[in-house]
Formats: sequence, C-alpha cells, structure tokens
Amino acid sequence: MASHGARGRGGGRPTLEEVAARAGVGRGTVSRVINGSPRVSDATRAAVEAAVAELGYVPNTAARALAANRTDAIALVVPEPETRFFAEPYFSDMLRGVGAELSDTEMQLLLIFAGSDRERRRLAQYLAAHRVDGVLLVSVHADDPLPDLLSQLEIPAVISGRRSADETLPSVDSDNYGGGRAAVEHLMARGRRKVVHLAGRLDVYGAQRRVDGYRQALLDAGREVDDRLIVPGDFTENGGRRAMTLLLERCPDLDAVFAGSDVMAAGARQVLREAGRRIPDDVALVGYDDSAIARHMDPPLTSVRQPIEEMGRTMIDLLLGEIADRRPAVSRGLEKRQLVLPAELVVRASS
Amino acid sequence: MASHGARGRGGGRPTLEEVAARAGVGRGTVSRVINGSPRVSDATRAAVEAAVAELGYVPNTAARALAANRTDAIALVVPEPETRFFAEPYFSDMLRGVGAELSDTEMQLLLIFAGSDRERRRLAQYLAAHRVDGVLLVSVHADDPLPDLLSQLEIPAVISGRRSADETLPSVDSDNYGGGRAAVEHLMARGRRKVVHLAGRLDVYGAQRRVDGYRQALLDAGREVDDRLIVPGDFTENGGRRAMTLLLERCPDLDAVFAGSDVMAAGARQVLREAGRRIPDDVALVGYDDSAIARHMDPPLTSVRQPIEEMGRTMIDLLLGEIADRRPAVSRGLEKRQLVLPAELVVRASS
DNA sequence: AGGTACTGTGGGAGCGCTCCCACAGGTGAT
DNA sequence: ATCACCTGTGGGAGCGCTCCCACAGTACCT
Repeated sequence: MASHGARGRGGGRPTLEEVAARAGVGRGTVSRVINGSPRVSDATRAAVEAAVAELGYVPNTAARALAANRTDAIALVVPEPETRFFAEPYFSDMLRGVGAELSDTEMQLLLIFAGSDRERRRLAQYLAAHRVDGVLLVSVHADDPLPDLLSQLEIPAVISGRRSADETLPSVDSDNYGGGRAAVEHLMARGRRKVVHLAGRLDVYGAQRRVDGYRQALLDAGREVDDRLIVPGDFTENGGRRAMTLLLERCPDLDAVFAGSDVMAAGARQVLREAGRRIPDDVALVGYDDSAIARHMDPPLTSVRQPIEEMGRTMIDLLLGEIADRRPAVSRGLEKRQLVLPAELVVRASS
Repeated sequence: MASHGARGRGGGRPTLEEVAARAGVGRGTVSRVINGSPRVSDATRAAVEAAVAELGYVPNTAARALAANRTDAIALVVPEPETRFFAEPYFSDMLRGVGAELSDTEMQLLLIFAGSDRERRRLAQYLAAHRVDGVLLVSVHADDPLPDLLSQLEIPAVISGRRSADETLPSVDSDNYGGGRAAVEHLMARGRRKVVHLAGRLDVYGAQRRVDGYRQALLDAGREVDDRLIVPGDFTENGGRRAMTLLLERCPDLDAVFAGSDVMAAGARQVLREAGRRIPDDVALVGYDDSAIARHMDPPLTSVRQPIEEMGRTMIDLLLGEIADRRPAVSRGLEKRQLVLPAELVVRASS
C-alpha cells in the first residue's frame, strides 16, 4: 500500500536490480539485454524489455562508466577563440557533419574551446581525467602541443588536415593538391595564358600542397613554372592585397589568379579593380574554400570546395574505429588511418 | 624493482587508495583534501598534496559521479537548429558569458541542439539519464514542452527571457519594458511628435513588454496612445516592410518609428526610403537588439542593447545556486529567482 | 577527577553497473 | 551410455569514489 506503479519509492530512479526482479531474471541477463548481446533467448528478452518499459528504466551512465571504463562521449576540440569559431563557416559545417554521423550512436559530443592558455590548461586537466573516449581536433597548427599530449595520454584522436606529409595521428584531409590542380587546369582550359598563384602561409601543409598542385598543372600543360609568380599571403584580406600588388608588378600581363583562399581573393579583387583590370574579362580569379564570401562577391567567385561536412563524418568514423580497436588488447595494425577526400571546383562568374 | 616513480604499474591511473598509501594516511583523508574540506590539519594536507603531485593523481569522474550522485556538468540547450545558432550573435554572446562564468568552476559545459524532433527525443533520453546537474535553456518559445519536462524530472534549470508574466522557472530576462520606454523617451526628447511602434510578435512576452514600455512613455509625456499606430511584425525583414507600409498609410505624418527588432527596422528603412522619407531628417528610426545589422546600417541604427553576455553569466549564477540548494534536503525558500537586467539605448545617426 | 565538546582521522558500506566464472540443461557425436 | 560442447542464465567481485560512523586525542569546563 506504499508506492504505486512505475518507479519505486523515494523518487529514485529504478536500477538494473529492480528491473531484474520485475522481469524475474538475474542482473546479468538484464545487462545483456540492455547492451544488445545476442546470447539471450527471445522470450527472456521480451520479458526484460517489458520490465524496462514499465519501470521507465534508464541506465546510470556513471555506474556504467565506472564499471566499463568508458564514457560514451567524445570531444570536438577547437584550438581557437570562440569568435573565430562563430565567424568561419568551416566550423559549423564540420559540426553538422559530426553531429549527423553521431546521431546514430549513443555517443555524446562535447564542444571544447581551447583558445586561451587558461582554457588549454583546463582542457589538459580534462583529458587527464579521461572524461572522453576520444578527441576530434580541428584546425591544428603545425607546432601545437595538443596532438602529442593526446598520444601521451593514449587517448584516441583524429585531426582534420595534417601537420606534415608524414602525419602520425589518424587524420582526414581534403585533396589540396588536386584542388590546386583543378583550379589551374580550369583557368588554362578557359584559355588563360599567364596564371599566377597567390599562395597561403607556406608553413601550413595544406597551403603547400595547393602550390604543388599549381606547379604540376602548369608542368603537365608543358608550361614553365616561374617561382616569382608564386607569392605567399597570410590568409588575410590584407595579405591578399599585398601579394596581389607584388604579382602585378612582377607580371603586368597576367590574365589569371589562383588564390589560396577566398578571403585573399577578396583582397586581390580590390587591387585588381584599382588597377583597372576587369574580372573576368581581363583577369580570371579563382579562390579556395567556397565560403560565403565567394558566393556574395561581385562577380561571384569561382572557388575550390572542400567537403567539410563529409570530412566531419569521416573523422567520426575513424575515431569510432580507433576507440573500438583499443577495447580488446589487440591492435589490428595500421590500416588506412590517413584519409584524403576529394576537393571540387565550383565555377562561377569570376573565371 | 618493478615500477618506477610516477604512476604505478600497468599504465593505469593512480587511485585515491594509492595516494593514501603514499601519503601514509587513510582514504577518507585524501578525499577530504581533494574536496577542500577544512577539517584536515595543515601537515596532513601538505603530505597528501605532495603525494597527489608525485603520482599525478586525477580523480576519476565516473566514480565520483556514482558515489556522490552528481555529474559536475551542465547543459546549454538550444531549442533551435544549428544554423540559427551560428547565424545569430545572440547565442555566441550568451555562450561567451556562460563560458566566462563557468571557467572559475569545475563544471563542464555541454552544448546541445534540440532543433529537430529527433534531437529532442535524444535530449529527453539524455535528461532522463540525469547526465547533467542542471540545464540552461535559451530562446524558449511559449509552448515549448521542455521546461515542463525539466521540472518533472526535477532537474535544476534556468531559462533566458520568460514565457509569461508569472514565470515559474528561474529566469533571467532583460528589461524589455524599460528598453521600450527608453527608446520612445529618446525619440520624444529629440523633438519627435508622432512616434509609432513597429512591434514584434505579440505572443512573445518580451515583445509585449516593449509595447507596454512604448505606451507608458507616451502616457507619461501626456500624449495619447493610438492602438492603430502599434502594428505587429513577425521579427522578419519582410514583416517589417509590411508593417511599415501599413503604418505609413495610417499615419502619413509620422516622424519617428520604434521597431521591435533591428531586422524589422531594416525592412522599415527600405519602405521609408521608397516613400521618399529621409532618415533621420524626416523620420527617426530606433531598433532593438543592437545587432551587427544596426552598426552596419546606413545610417547606423540607434538600438536598444540587451546585456546578453551578462545575462549568460547571471543565468549560471542562478543555476549553480539552484543546484547547491538541492543538495541538502532544505529548500531555502523562494528567493529572487526571476531576474531582470537593464537594457541600454545605444544612440547612433538614425535618430 | 570526571564530564562535555570539539578536531582530526581511519575505514566500512554502498553507489549501479560490467565482466566473467560457474553451472544447468540440451544436443549430437562416439 | 558417455563424453564433449554448445546456449542461456545467475550472481560474485570489483570499478574508485563519497558519506558517515566510530574513535583517539586534546582542550576546557565544572
């Protein structure tokens, strides 16, 4: 005459034990049903599921984490201040891909910013406490200590892009080389004779690869590569302006510019306008990233699109694999752990 | 002769027990030191802290959560699709305030989107599992079932804004009434004779309060309020255009418009331009939100600023209080649980 | 001297799971 | 019939903490 129906007395949540009692089975059996083990007869499974439904049972995550030594959570770590995170579509696209791929899973996603030193210290503490099963690291700089910290703590991790040609961590990159090639081949196919390259920061691996693509496209077409026509910007609008100015000086008869980012292309466009060059009539312009800037530029900018959302999805796949691999003490050896996804040229009016 | 120095054998992390052994004290004492209990002598505390440092001890969160029945995590729930989250400065400001206030704490912040039905079901499951100690609910609609779910699960929660005049949940709102008043008083002080109001959706409590402020400012100045000069838009640019058109019809000699949001003000501006009214010469215009739109409008828009970042900080304060209150079985009664922060008029060239 | 009341400390019990060993009962080979 | 070997099941042990009771030691009152 005390309690009544669903959940026992005291407002506490039902436990495995209570479900077991209700279903007339043992604790182990309920656990097996909850975790989808095949070693349960259909009749028993049905009985347990009924009891779960009646009691409104929800597993206690903390207890599970303690007993099984896993958290069912992964972190998306953004080593940038929040402002950049909100400003750049890169991150929201990535987040969408990650979220989509994760929604089929029981895994929980945590978003962690590590822009300031203080935040980084917190993060280190957090990782040391093993509060996540794995980490997704986006936008890593070549000298970032985070990747090393992660492997030292033996926490599964996947990075977007890569730090160098011989990246050791599992990674998902886009084909910067192919993207660069495609941009330049497109410009040549449009009949452009003098294609110059406004490069990104050359200490960023991806930017370097775009340069390689630029080079190879010219060579394959039997043209010469003039290193003086490859001028690095710093990924900013101002850098794009400076580099473009230099390029115009060095090569007044250029008729095509391949820029390593849309933002730099925007800077270049201003300089070209001021120099009286019409786009695309006098000079064709191609950017990189296919960001909002590209679509809203006047004229709309041809740009190389990276499949960021898909990269996010792929990173999750890789990471879940890494996590699964580490559960039994067998490492199934190194499979494909560095993936490269294709980039795609989006042609608009600027070329 | 087996292991060496920091952390024992087997790569496992050190436990409380090991720290206790190392420091030559009992388990309970170490726990007390870790949790900052004052009931420990200075000498003992120092010994324990040394052992902690030597072993690189980090508490196991899962064990703590299981034993103490808390998670040290709170969730920021955004009942919107991710796109809106990234598009509106409101959320990033809020997140900044929340993050700042939380960084002094051990609390972890989770960001959860609940835009789609699917995401909502996941969230419900998540909350039922009590995976967070508390919830911050931003941008709640009047008919949202989430607040009720939270109180049913007895999870501490704080909402931004409020659903009605008699909001039951702890909440942090900004002074929409005062903001509306300030806008209108400012327009009258500038010598405007005919101030009309382009209102927001009237089923949104905050929008309603802005109308109240508009009314009262006029009444206090001894003017009449004509309800036909209060036209609701729907917070969109188009809605602003439609409402403005109507207002011009009803009151051709208006010389000031108070709009319930910057976006609607932008729509109103277009209609005014097309009607040949100059801003601010013929018509003064004031918006609400002080968003990026306001700063970039031509002319820059006078607007009412809400202290969103501070609202975020305050929400955390309230929530942490709620959580703390629920730990001992004493409810210290209802204190100030519905806070209202002042709004501030930012004057620019449009008025 | 005995009482009362603190402070500081040790360690048992228990949080709700998972893991795994033990074992019953069935099945098919020898 | 005997053995080997499955499938399905129960339940003990233990994950690493917190909570709390017990108790030694000291201090200060009567």
